[in-house]
Amino acid sequence: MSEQAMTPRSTDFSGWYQDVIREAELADYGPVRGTMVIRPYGYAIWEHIQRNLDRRFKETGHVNAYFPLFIPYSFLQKEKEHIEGFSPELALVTVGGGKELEEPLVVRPTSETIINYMFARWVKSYRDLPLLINQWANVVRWEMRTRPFLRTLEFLWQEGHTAHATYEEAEAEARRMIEVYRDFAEGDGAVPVIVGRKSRLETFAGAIHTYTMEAMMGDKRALQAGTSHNLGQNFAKAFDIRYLDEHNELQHVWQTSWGLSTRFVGAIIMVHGDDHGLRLPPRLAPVQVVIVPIWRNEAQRTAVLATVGRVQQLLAEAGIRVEADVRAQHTPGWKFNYWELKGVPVRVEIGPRDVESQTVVLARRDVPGKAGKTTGIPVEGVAERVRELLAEVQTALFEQARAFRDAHIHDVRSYDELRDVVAAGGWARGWWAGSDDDERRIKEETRATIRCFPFDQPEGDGPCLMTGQRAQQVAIFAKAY
RNA sequence: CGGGGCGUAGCGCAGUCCGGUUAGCGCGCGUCGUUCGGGACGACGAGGUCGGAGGUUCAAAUCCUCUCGCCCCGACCA
Repeated sequence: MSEQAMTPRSTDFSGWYQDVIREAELADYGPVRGTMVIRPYGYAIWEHIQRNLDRRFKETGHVNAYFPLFIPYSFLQKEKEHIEGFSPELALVTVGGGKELEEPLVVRPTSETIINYMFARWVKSYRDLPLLINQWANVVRWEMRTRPFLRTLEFLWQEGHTAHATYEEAEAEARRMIEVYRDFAEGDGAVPVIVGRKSRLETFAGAIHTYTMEAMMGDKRALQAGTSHNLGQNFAKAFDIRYLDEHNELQHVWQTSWGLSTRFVGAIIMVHGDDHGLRLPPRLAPVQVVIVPIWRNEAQRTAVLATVGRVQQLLAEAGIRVEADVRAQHTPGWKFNYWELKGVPVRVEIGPRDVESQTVVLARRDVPGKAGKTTGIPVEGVAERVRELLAEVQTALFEQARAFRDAHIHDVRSYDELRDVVAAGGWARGWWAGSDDDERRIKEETRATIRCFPFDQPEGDGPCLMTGQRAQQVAIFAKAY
């Protein structure tokens, strides 16, 4: 690790982002352009994301399965919009075992086609529905411009795929899952999100509705942090997924798909990080508490390490993820900086003075310097106090991010106002009844897109900021990753 | 794919314009000693086909040609 080598967040956000990833050892570049190695510390964050999402999926009745990486090319061609949306970024396998393949295989960019091919074999009766399946997998999309965690040629995600008897059930499922994502993002990630529906232009290739949660990064750009699609009967018709209803009539199923990826790690970095590095929400932090011992001589070292061991035991028994940094080759000050860079939410300092009084010093990562320190916490009460502090940090990170976001969302009544807000980096919210072409024009001229029509809408209606016509809903415009 | 930048030790870089002993510096790494309440210090040490291939030259990290790759900014996208 280089010394104070991190680019300040305010001067160069993109440079800072890459520095955090490197210095906190979250990821490294792979040998192939656009690929990324997720290092153990970064992967541990992903594992906590997985654990928390998976629990929610199971609680809502879903089960996990696994489908093949290779998909016959013809499968993708079955749904017209789907292939149009994905063909520019497909990776194809044309040779296998030294022989030219009769039909190229697609390395899955998403699994609707292969999963629905299987669904068609599995679904026969209304009694087989709903079918609620999730898979944890890697997918490949040959993107032009890549960025660690946010956009790489290969990424990890989960993709839920469901089949239902009615439109209403599918719609309810799509909405339920975007709310599951919201609950996870805000509750565990401390990432405040705006949930809503995508415009027609931004709707997933092959879906009839796409729901999204949009988060504001530290540079005020938007990040689509998770999506849920109502696929209607598009794939059901393309793959002939039909069931016999209770009146003995054949019906096509109604479907959803929904996904959240390792991109969310990028969101955590960009929402919470500061000039000292990463700041992890306690509920997703691989290490929630680090203990840093302080000593001057051998006698002190022995005494301090005994107390360190005791505190570590108390915290571990309380179910807190704790690590003691007992390395002799680094000074306490070095360790403070190291673990701050890694984003560990709470630090316990234990030195000779603490041993004598049988207390410890607590420092919270979200409040820098001395202001974040509390001294004189009794050893025997440390677990309870740390648990409270972790909860406080979790809340504080969320509130901070929400205040930042809300301060940068502005209501606009005209295109000029929208332009000003977007140029200043903020999000613009305004009544919208424009056409696809109006939306494209805004994108070309301002580089901002409609992030969503939020579920949370104001009362009544208003004049469209672009056309002046009566608009039924407000849209949020922002530059996005 | 367009514009820009860069490939020299594990990492970050200097040296390249203007060719010249043995290719340097900082960090990191190893050993030993002193240190340790906000990124300690000393001594010694290990580590390089200068991205690759041709060419020019008495002599190439440096000049020429070709090539490969990466990063950043755009268009496209989770």
